[in-house]
Amino acid sequence: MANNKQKTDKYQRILESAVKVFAERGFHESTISQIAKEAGVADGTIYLYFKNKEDILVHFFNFKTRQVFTLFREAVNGAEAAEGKLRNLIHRHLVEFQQDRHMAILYQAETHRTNRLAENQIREMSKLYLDLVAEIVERGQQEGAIRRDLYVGLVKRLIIGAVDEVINTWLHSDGNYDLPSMADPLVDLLFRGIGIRQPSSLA
Amino acid sequence: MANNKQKTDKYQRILESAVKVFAERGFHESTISQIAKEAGVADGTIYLYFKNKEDILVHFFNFKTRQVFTLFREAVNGAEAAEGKLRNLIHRHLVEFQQDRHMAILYQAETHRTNRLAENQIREMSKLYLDLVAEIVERGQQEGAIRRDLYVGLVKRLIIGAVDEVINTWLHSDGNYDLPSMADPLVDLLFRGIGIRQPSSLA
Amino acid sequence: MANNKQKTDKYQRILESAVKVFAERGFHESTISQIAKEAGVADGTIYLYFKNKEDILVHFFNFKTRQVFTLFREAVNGAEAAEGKLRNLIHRHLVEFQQDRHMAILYQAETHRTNRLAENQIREMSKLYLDLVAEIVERGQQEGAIRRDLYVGLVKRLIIGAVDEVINTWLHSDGNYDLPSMADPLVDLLFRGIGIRQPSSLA
Amino acid sequence: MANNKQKTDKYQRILESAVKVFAERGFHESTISQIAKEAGVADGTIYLYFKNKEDILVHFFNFKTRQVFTLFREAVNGAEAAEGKLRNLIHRHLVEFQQDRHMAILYQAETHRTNRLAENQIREMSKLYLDLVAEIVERGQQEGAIRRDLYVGLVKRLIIGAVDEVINTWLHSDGNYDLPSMADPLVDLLFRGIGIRQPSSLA
DNA sequence: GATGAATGAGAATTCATTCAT
DNA sequence: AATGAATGAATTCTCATTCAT
Repeated sequence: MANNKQKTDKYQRILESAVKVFAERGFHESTISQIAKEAGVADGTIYLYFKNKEDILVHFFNFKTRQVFTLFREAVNGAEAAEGKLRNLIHRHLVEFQQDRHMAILYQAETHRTNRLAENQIREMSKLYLDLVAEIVERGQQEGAIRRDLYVGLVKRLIIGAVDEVINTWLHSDGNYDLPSMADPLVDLLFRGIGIRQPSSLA
Repeated sequence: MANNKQKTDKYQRILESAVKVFAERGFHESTISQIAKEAGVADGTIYLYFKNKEDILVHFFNFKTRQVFTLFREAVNGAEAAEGKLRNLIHRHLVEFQQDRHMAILYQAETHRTNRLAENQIREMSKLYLDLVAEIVERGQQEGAIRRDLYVGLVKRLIIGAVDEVINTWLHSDGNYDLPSMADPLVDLLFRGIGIRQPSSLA
Repeated sequence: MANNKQKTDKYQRILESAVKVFAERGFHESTISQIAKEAGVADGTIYLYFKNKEDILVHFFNFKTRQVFTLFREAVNGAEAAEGKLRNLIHRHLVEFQQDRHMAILYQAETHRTNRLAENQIREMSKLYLDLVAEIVERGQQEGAIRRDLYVGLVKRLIIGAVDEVINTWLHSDGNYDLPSMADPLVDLLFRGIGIRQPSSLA
Repeated sequence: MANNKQKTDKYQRILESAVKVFAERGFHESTISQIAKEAGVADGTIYLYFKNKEDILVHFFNFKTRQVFTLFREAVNGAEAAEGKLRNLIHRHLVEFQQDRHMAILYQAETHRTNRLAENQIREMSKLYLDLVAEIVERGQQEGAIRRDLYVGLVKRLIIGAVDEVINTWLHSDGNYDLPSMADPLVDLLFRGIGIRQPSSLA
């Protein structure tokens, strides 16, 4: 068991080191040696835990998918109404990505490539997120909080795009302001829009 | 003159071939030989027009920045009111990116990397876009079409993020549906939001 | 220990192969592949032991500087009087350079270039030699064997130049005559000069 | 004729530019483009006057051989006695090499390489010099100024080596002192040697 | 003669992956 | 399991030389 734990430890250490190195330099600019050094193991050891360099990325997205989406699911479940669910989801998203900058960087880079490296894992991850959003929208429509005349596919893109861009801007800014504090104004914008309501139309 | 034209031709040919190859395989997976072959020139010829591999990307962003943003500016100027301006901008954006898929792919990939290759060029390009959006928002606020209680920085991210994600989804979808047709519903979403207006608040 | 020895062996093997190839073809005409082939290793292996091609030359001069100058120092110490010291030094010099023709060729070539490759190492090596000669001259002047009306800097050049040229001529001659046998007549020439003593001046 | 002169002019310009560039950077580090730029002609033009890069060096040594050795011959003829002849030769040598630093650098570099580029030309040049020295020695022996118990081959090396080393030291020194002023003390050293004459032997 | 754009062979160097220890 | 030395394929970039204009 101690052995088993050690094994897992080394796997985790390599995985985290790789993510750190990938985030700092980019996947292709990173070398196995750098990862090995960061993890404090020999180059060859990495191949005992991962098939090859790309496999590390696959494992990373697999691992993070599970871990983060469990949290996202919890966040959505933590509120009854659609707006609360969306607020919780986005807030949790921003919290997690702020906490793990390396993950945020890798996620941004790989989800916006066309010939993705961990294509399957990313597709699955995206699907999970899209499903969460779809669920919220549907719920909101049932409870009368969200318009029924919406193309849901577009709503998803609006939400995901806005959140991604908030994170992207944060990653490229020097002053590290507090990311999760953007959740509330963002949800407000998503629900209310940027336009002024025209009372005349209600007359 | 024929000489001059040929020179320009070869520069253009290499640039376009490079963008094509970069878009198909990613920058680092692309080789100079592939680009040369695609352009129908010798490997060495590329170095007569570009300092090195990365320089091609820099030239590409420089060239496209000028070309595309002239069009974006025209689009914004093509309408009086803020909503029209935004609609025109987004529509033009989607039209241009649909027309040049290679550009769209490169743009998506490079604007979401942290250690960007053509950093300066991308920053400049982003700035131009952000300024256009800021201008629209300001105009909208003056004419009473856009809320005054907005954090403009966040509005920019909402808009840009949504447009980017619409493009990103299109790039990753197989069936190539018509991208510019997303402009209208997207602008509607941005202005009206996803939420239902609550008449009770007007009582 | 066997491991350690092998490591040293490979380093030595590459170094010696490189010197051989450099001597045969010149530094710039030599390729890493030729050196690797000569040493019986893969091209990449060379970079495990040397930073780059020039670094091999630096290591060579560093290594030889130490080894050869220890011998030169011993030779100088092996005689009491200045003439004996000089004879020993030159003899040892010729012996060593005859024994290691590759070294002799590299030394000749690099010490007479203006934009030297292993500049620092060569400067240091030259300094050591010049110091040895200066020491001999000073000693000779004290014991009354060497003229006091000499510009020592010039004496050094006379000696070093003569020795170098003797070696240079040997390197460019086909028939490999015995180099060290030139030591005695050379020292005689250096001490007595080529001119005939004029008794009239003693009258 | 004007045409002919122009041709010669361009030939000369390229030759001198090449020597300058070779001296500054070394033969292999110099490019045809650099030489062409320095000469103010197109790259291709060089191949109208020279077979290839190495051929420039061949022409240089051929040209300089003739030019310089005419001067050396004159210098030797300018004195009656051997010592005067040697003094004149060395003085002229130092004057010429000081005046044309580029030539001096190239000469030093190429005469001390084993796989020389302009081998034949250098051999011829060396032979001419050696013959001059041999002539002086022979003359000196006839007139009773130079010892008869000398191995003339070694005397040549002593003289040439000393002169070369004086030049070499000058080339590698920063402060550009006056080179020809070394001629007199050098000739004195060569004739009288560094040793003190022992009157006892005359008793 | 003169040009200089184009060529493509060739070289240095890197690095993912393997495998003997 | 762990190591890290060794490999060699692959890539970028340079530059002597050619040749159409």
